[in-house]
Parts: sequence; structure tokens; C-alpha cells
Amino acid sequence: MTNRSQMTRPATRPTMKQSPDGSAKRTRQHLPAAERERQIVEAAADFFAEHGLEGQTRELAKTLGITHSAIFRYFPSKEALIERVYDHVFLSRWDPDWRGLLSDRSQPLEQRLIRFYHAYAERIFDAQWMRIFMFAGLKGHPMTNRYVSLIRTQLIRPACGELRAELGLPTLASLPITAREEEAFWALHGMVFYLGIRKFIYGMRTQGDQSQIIADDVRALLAGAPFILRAACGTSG
Amino acid sequence: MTNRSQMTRPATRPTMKQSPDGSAKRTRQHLPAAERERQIVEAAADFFAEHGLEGQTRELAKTLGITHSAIFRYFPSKEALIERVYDHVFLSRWDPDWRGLLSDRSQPLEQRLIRFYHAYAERIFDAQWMRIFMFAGLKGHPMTNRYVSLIRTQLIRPACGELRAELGLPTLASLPITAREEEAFWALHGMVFYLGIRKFIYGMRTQGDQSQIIADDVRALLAGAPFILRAACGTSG
DNA sequence: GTCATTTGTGACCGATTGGTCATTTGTCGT
DNA sequence: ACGACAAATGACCAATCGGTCACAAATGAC
Repeated sequence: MTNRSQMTRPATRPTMKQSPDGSAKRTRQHLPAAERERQIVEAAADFFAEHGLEGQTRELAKTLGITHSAIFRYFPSKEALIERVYDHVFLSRWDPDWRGLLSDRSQPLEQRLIRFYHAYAERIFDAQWMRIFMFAGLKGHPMTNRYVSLIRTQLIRPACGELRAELGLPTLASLPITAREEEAFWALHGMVFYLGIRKFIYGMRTQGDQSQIIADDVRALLAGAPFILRAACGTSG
Repeated sequence: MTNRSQMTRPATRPTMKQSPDGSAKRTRQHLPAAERERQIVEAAADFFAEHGLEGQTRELAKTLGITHSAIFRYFPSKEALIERVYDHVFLSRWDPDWRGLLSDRSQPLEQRLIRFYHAYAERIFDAQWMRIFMFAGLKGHPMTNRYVSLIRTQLIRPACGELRAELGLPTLASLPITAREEEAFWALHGMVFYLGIRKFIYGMRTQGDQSQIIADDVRALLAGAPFILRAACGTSG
């Protein structure tokens, strides 16, 4: 479980008051609405990542030291809270600069892909992202489709174009992209993504240098891809 | 959603009786205990695969045309039913012959891996397997760990040994396996597995010839693996 | 300090949940 | 045809769920 929440959340532990009998007792704490809302979303992201989207609001509230009624002051329904969690976890974790990085022909494609997947893994390899994404996918949430489209238009297809250029093959504009060459880069994506699955869904402890592994993955694919692309472009299937 | 259940389940549609007023009315159906139990497990596999392990027993019962009380005649608790579903879905979907196939040096490793992953995909690429496995993983069920161990001992490590043999590198017995070379084959596994994720978790419609894709994946990895293995064996890291 | 504002509480609601059990009803041997 | 046994039902239970609301209690402006 990530500790990001505890690190970014300001230290607002409930004040303690001394009871007449001497026992410490936490008093009710009133936070500014905006701050409390932030806290709830962040805590909900951790909570739903761990317990699934069916986790109870009462238990979530307990991790915040409030009652579940308080949550409904900020969100009209649990579903609305979950949508906010989606936004919080997924929105703008995709760096628009990555699109430029992939097309930067001043460095070899191998280097670009290694740099990209290094940065990408850095962004999405945590329990919040990986697990909530899986929960959402299993639930059939449309967010999943939006994400897949993003990957295809911003990563897979550009990468196909770049590899064609590096191999001196026709451009995507002149020769339509084939399913087979798209699949080559989906394969690379799967290699990296599966690292995250093993770690955050299977709960395997990671072994080996992740940067090394990602670099190996990229090099392996680029070693085999020329054969695939030349065949795919030749037979167009 | 797979139709396997409907195909293997015998045609035992409830008998219809004519009511006095002329409307058709289904009568109560008494099945032999063993047969009903089989039906419940198979229906539960489909049901939980679609709705998740938190799906209600009442709804599951509805798909069988019985009441949820009947389920508890055969299973002491919902949890017990789920365990039975795990067994039904996962047990003996791993073909022990695969271990021999991987070590059959009468054919090149490329062919062996392609044949293996073709058969493997055939077995696990359905909604029951893929989705229930993900649900179980997210839940932290120990079955996941057992599965990963199986893959490692029966697939990853043997494959590493075979590739070393094909490249004329030291045997696993003489030079310990490294995390880096294991990761090479986890990468291949991830490529194939991610195909299933896209199809059954993301709900993407498949495009392209799956056999072709798997063959491309294997060839790509084997094209890049020699570099990885030689480096890993040389530096032992 | 005082008081209005607004944050948070706790009791409550109705629907849903897994699970139980006395009763009903199909099925099969005779 | 008929009884005995097993299979299935439906009413019921207690716990849990998301959500509401009247009220209590911090907080900040003055």
C-alpha cells in the first residue's frame, strides 16, 4: 500500500483534550470544507484500492477519524465519490510530453522507449493506480475504454510510425497500419504492465532492478520487431 | 461471456404444467443432488466471473431457476461455494504434459514455446478463468500465490534452462538462475497474458490472428533474449 | 467572550445481504 | 397407486449497506 497519502496530507491529527477522569479523549475536529474534501478523496483512493469499490463508507470514514455521515456532506452519493477518486487517481497521470518524447528522432527509438516506459512505470506503479484500474475494468467502467484509446493513439500507433521510420519502411500515411504491428507494441506494453500486475494484484515482492528489466523488455521487442513489421508491411496482414 | 456452461450442462429445463386458467406455469424441479450441485458450481463460475465474487446468491439462484435457499443445501456458506468455484475453474487447467513439451529438445525452443502458449491461451482465455483469477488476486486469495509458483517452477525456470542449453550457456545446476533471465520469460508471459486482460477485463474486441500474435511474441522475445542471458550469466546480476 | 456559521455526529430508515428452518412437493422404489 | 425420502420453497432473521436529518459542537469574526 502506498504511503503517498500520509506524506502529502498535512499533519492534522485530532487535538486531544484531558477528560475529568484523566483519560485522553479526542475532541471533534472541524476542518475547512476544501481541506476535508481533499482528505476524503485521498483516503478513499487508498481505501478503495485496498478493499475494492464495494468497501463500506463507514470503514472508510473510520480511517479518517470521522463518521460516514460526514462523507455525504461532501459527496451526494458513494458513486459520486468513486468518480472523484477515478479523476484523482487517473486524470493527468499521463504526461502530454511523452508524445513528444516518442517522436524525438534526435535519439534512437530504443532510448526513447526505455525513457518512456521508465517514466510511465514511475507514474502508474502504485496500489492506487493499478488496483483501482483493475477494479474499474472488471466493473466495466467506461474509463477503461478511454484509457485504452489514449494508449493506442498516444503510444502504440506513434511507436509503430517511429519504428517504420527507423526501419525505412513506408509511413503510416502511405501504408495503413496493420493489426499485427500494433500488436507488437501492445506486447511491449503488456510486458511492462504485467510487472505491475505481479506486484500489486498478485502481491509478489519485486526482485531485480526494474530499470534493467524494462530496458531488457524494450530491447527484446526491438530485436524481434523488424521481422514482424517487414512481414506485416509486406503481406499487409 | 463464455457459453461453455450452457453447452456442457444437460438440457434440464423445468417442466411446464398447464394451470387451470390456461397460463403456463413452471413446476418445481427435483434433480439428483450430484447433478444439481454440478449445475450450481458451473452457474456460479459464470455468475461470479461476470458480477464479481460479491454477487448475490439470490441472483445466482435466479439464473438456475431455483431459490437461494437451495444453494445452501449443497454448500454450507457462500465462501465454501466460491472455493468450489476456484477448484472448478483453476484445478487441472494446467496440463502436466506441458512440462514435457517445454523440455522436448527434438524441436527448437521457438516451436515449443509457440506450441505451449497456443495451448495455454486456449485453456485460460475465457471469462471464467481470466476474470475470476483477477477477482481472486485483488482479494488476496492464496490461490494466486499457488498459481504464480506453478508458473515459475513449471514454465519460467524450465524455459530459462532450455534457452541456456540452446545458447550453449552453463546449466542452471552449474550457474544459479538470475532474476534478470527469469524476468525475460515473465515478460513473454506478460505479453500473452495481457492479450487476455485486454479481451476479458478491458472488454476490447480482439483483432488480428491470435496464433500469429503469439508466434510473433515468442519470436520477438527469443530474438532479444540471447543478449539478456549472456549479459546476465556474465555479470550474474 | 459571544454568537453566527458551518462542520460533524448519532440515531434512524429502508433495502439488501448471507444464512436458517419448518413446510411443501417432486421423484422413485415397490 | 402409494408411501418414504430427498429436494426445493418461502417466510423469516440479524447484520450490514447507502443515505437522511435534527441536533451538537468547533471555529472565526467581532
